[in-house]
Amino acid sequence: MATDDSPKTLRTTATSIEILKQLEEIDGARVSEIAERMDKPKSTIHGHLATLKQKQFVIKEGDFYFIGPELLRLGNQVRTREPAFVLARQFTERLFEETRLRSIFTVEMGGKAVFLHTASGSKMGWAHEQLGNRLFLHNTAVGKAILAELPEPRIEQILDRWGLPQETENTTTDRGDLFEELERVREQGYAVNRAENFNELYAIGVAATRRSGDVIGGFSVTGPAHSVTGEDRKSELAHTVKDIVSEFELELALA
Amino acid sequence: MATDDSPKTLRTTATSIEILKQLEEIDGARVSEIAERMDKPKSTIHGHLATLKQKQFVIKEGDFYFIGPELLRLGNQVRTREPAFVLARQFTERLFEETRLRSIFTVEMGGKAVFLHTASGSKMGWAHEQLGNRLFLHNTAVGKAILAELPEPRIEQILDRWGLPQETENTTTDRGDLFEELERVREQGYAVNRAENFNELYAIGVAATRRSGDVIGGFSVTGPAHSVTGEDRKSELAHTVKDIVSEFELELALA
DNA sequence: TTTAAAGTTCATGATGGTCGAACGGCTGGG
DNA sequence: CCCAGCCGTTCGACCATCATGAACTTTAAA
Repeated sequence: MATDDSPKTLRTTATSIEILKQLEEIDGARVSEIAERMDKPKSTIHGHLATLKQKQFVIKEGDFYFIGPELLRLGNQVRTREPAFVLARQFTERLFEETRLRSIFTVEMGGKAVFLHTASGSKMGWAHEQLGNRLFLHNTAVGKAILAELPEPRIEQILDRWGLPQETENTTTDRGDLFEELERVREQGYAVNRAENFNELYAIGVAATRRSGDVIGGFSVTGPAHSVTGEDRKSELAHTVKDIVSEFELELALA
Repeated sequence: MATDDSPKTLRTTATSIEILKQLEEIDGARVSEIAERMDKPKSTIHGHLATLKQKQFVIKEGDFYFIGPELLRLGNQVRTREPAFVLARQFTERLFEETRLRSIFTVEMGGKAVFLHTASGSKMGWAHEQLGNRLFLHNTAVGKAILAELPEPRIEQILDRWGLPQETENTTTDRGDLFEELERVREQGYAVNRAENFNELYAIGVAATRRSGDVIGGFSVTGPAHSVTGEDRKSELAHTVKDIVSEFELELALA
């Protein structure tokens, strides 16, 4: 496990956050509902909600509380912090236009791959834009693409922190194997996820870097086995993704 | 000002939130930087940051703290809470494709118009996706479109809460005038913003409702005067927006 | 009208957040 | 190479303030 059990943490803030998590799960909750779930008196919850409401972290409709717009605004700052992230959005969409596969743009934060942009067709289904979601780097396409561009000590540091958890039977769990694969990624310029974190799901990912060589993030396309595998199809897709990334890097350099 | 000095609010949570706000402003801050800005001891700030970090509300890179992915994830829940909101995204994009004008989808929350989706061209400039931002209802196109669909007591309630602040010389500040305009909006099926909240910025907005008549939110297109005004142009745009909304409502009803 | 259930307020007591000081690590300059 | 300052972090004590349950108000239902 990797739960950083840090020593001195503020209980009050922690409960406020826990309440927000509850609000996320059961959508639109009442005071007593949360109180029961968290096994705390109504008055306590009420106090927290009053504070969160004042800051617009939650809003109240009748007797129901919902996650509020200020939280959306603040969270979204993650996606707009860097101009490169903003620019990445349209490239994510172009990537989808060209491949018709679920396309995402992720960045590395705290050793994980964080979704910043997604693009997928009308057929929602599993498209549920999971912005802010975090996946491992060692068993995803973008993840490996990003890792491959990082300096080795940094890679070690990340692997130390998160390990190489096995999520499917295809997951690489050996460091040596992973480093070999990263080498291959560097050579061919793209990484592949062969159902290593979800069964049936294959993906191709490419990292985007600045002129300086720093990694910005990575683009990837994901789909069921049949839509991504096969040597021809694979190299065709890899080409498409690499092209998008090149154009992205270029436009960024020119800006 | 609108600083609600509410009665019993939790100081600790409030400080944590204030820290997040600081992190939003100055991007990537150090402990002492925030401490100084907030005029509090370093140790206090450190405690808060430690807590926020544990919950991934912030992440730490070196000695710098940034807003973290969990905040993005939680905030984004606002946009995915209702399937209708998720569906709205692609219609926002279609609206942009058809009009080449900055298109947004907003919903009413707490008496304000909250941005949930935006679509605009590559030319960034002012495109800075301001998800979660909140505008008034009385002086925006979507705002008025939404208001027009609400029951009267609700409208009064909202106007009581926020008033009709004058933001440009075109802002409607009289309730009677506003109600007259809302009547007109109902007749023609769309609302217009004639530089009422920002100088030079015109917009056309249409509300989307459920079969039941409940308002879901509203779509709008915004642009400088010349791109939106003129009777022909205006009614053409109004038509486009109304069509998008119709299709949106239809697809939603079929789902 | 009565009853119940939920939201809100309040006073109290104990928890735990705040604070200043001290420690230790890092950086840059002499 | 060492020293000096700066900054992040840890620690212990004080006392503000948060958690709590009970009382009160409001709303909904019967």
